[in-house]
Amino acid sequence: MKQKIAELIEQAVADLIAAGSLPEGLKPRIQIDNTKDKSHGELASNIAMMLAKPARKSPRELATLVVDALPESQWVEKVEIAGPGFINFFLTDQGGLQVVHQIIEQKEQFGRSTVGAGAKLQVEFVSANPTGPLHVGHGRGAAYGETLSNLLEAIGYQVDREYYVNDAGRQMDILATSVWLRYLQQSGQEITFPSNAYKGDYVIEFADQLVNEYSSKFVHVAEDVMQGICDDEPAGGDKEKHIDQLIERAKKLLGTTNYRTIFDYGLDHIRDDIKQDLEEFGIEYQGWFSERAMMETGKVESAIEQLQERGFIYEKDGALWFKSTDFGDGKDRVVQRDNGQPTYFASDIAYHLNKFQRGYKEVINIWGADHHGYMARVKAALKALGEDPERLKIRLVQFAILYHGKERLSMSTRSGSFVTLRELREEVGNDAARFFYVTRKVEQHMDFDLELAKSQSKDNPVYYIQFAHARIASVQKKLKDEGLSWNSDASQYHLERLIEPQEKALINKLALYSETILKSAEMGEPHQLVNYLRELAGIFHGYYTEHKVLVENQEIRNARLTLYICTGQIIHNGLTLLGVSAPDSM
RNA sequence: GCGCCCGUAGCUCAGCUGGAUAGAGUAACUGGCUUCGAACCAGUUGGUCGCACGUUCGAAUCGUGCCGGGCGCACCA
Repeated sequence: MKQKIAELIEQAVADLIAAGSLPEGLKPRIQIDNTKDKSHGELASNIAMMLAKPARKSPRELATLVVDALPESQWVEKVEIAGPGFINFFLTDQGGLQVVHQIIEQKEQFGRSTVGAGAKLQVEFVSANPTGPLHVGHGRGAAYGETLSNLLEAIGYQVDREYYVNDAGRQMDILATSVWLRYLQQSGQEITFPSNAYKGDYVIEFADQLVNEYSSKFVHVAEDVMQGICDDEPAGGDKEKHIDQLIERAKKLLGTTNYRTIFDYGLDHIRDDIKQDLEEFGIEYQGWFSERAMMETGKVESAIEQLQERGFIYEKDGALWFKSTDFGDGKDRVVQRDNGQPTYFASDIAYHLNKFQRGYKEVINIWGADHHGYMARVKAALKALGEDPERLKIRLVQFAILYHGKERLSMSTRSGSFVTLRELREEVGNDAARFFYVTRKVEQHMDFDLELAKSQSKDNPVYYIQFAHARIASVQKKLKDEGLSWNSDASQYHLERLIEPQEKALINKLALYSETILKSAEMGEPHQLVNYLRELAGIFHGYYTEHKVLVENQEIRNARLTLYICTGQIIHNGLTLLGVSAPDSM
């Protein structure tokens, strides 16, 4: 509809120029806004104010000219000039009612579009290290990534969701060693658990299972394990050195095969647990990309070599450095340590190069806010490799700060004292959790009070929207119970009987659904859809209490039922994109 | 010190890429179920949009500088 109005204005301006009323060469950007206040009509344009200066006329005078030159249209009831020079458009009922027919015809498909033209996109999200279960901080990235993917699919893109599994590197070694040390403790060895190891209960569970499954196969006496290891931090030593030496000791005493067994035991269980957790949260990935597998095929070395061939690698202090400062990064970065090991950053370069080579139109990364320092260097590397860094879109998700009443909770995986995503889901339910996470825009820091989420779960806005859907379903059930039915013949809707202000408001809101989806998807802002649904539900609830649907008059009844069905359909469609259920009863 | 994000009602947050009188939820108060589900509705109270300049017809929105909060600035992942 905005498009149609814009065309009318364009035509009017062109005619005025041709008639000499306006100077040549004006190329206005025509802007049409939805009005906030219905006394201003449905749509408004600021064109007269925009052109006032170049045309050397007052805005109101100009507005009069434009309005007089507007072609007739079946969609426009009347046009008014208001305020400093706004042109307000009041639409005909016929224009607004179109949407009702479209919703009934298209059902679940309504609101979807093809602007993406089937282009392939990749969205990578969560990608938490498999060193422990997901906590509530990861939940935000999970809910956001999935919802964004849904929205992008809704506007016609083909989306691959991917999880990058950091299953190589020091953190994983620390995990494997943690499991082994717990295993030794369970086997009766006197060992002080390192301050820097993973202390979560799940590590002890793995140890128990290993004892059951492998008995004493991996046991070494405490003296052999601890001999010559430097002091841990509580004893006045260095905790990093302490754990590193223990890792080396584990590898040496266990040998490659046994070490790998323990390593994989932890990795596989945690990865499977994460996978299941996310599936229960309504998220299914198209790909789980293993860093270790990538390294084993030599892609990391190859990426470094490519940078080398292009002359962006130099050696200093025995390490290999990438000249990222040539591409706008703040300092050069090490890609290979002096001990010959590639850095995490090197893996990242190889991984992103690999993504780019898979033919995506755009690659979208959803990162925690703590990773923002990596944006510059990853883009620098892609540029150095001859790729267009603009194809990489990075969205930073701010942390959710957890409170238990007034008390602020820690979210460290290492300390083991975190609230898991699974616990949250069990406490507040998947629907409320999914909804709550995307209610605020991602750049916004979020306070998450668990106490509130639990005790006031009935006040959660998700129920407000779901309730509207349930009410609609309930009315339809009642209709059937009374032996009546909705006449689905379009010629019998009797939409002309919809004359109440709430009915007009509802139709108006329904007409905005499609553009809300488009905007939410393109801007990556699911919260816009959330706000829309809340407003829609609000208008509906007001309407519901004010006017009965199941009235005697058949025509009015059928008209209102039609509107109800449309509203229910839109709530269903919207909630589905958010990964939230639309129940018929609650 | 440098970089990114954020300061809007007592609290949690919107504000549709610069528009008309800055809005919801929550909390407080008032009223509404013999009527399709009261997890609801109607109303009242509540604001120096962090501060100061600037850009223009017009700024919560854009620019600069301060103030305050969060997060980064490794041969860690």
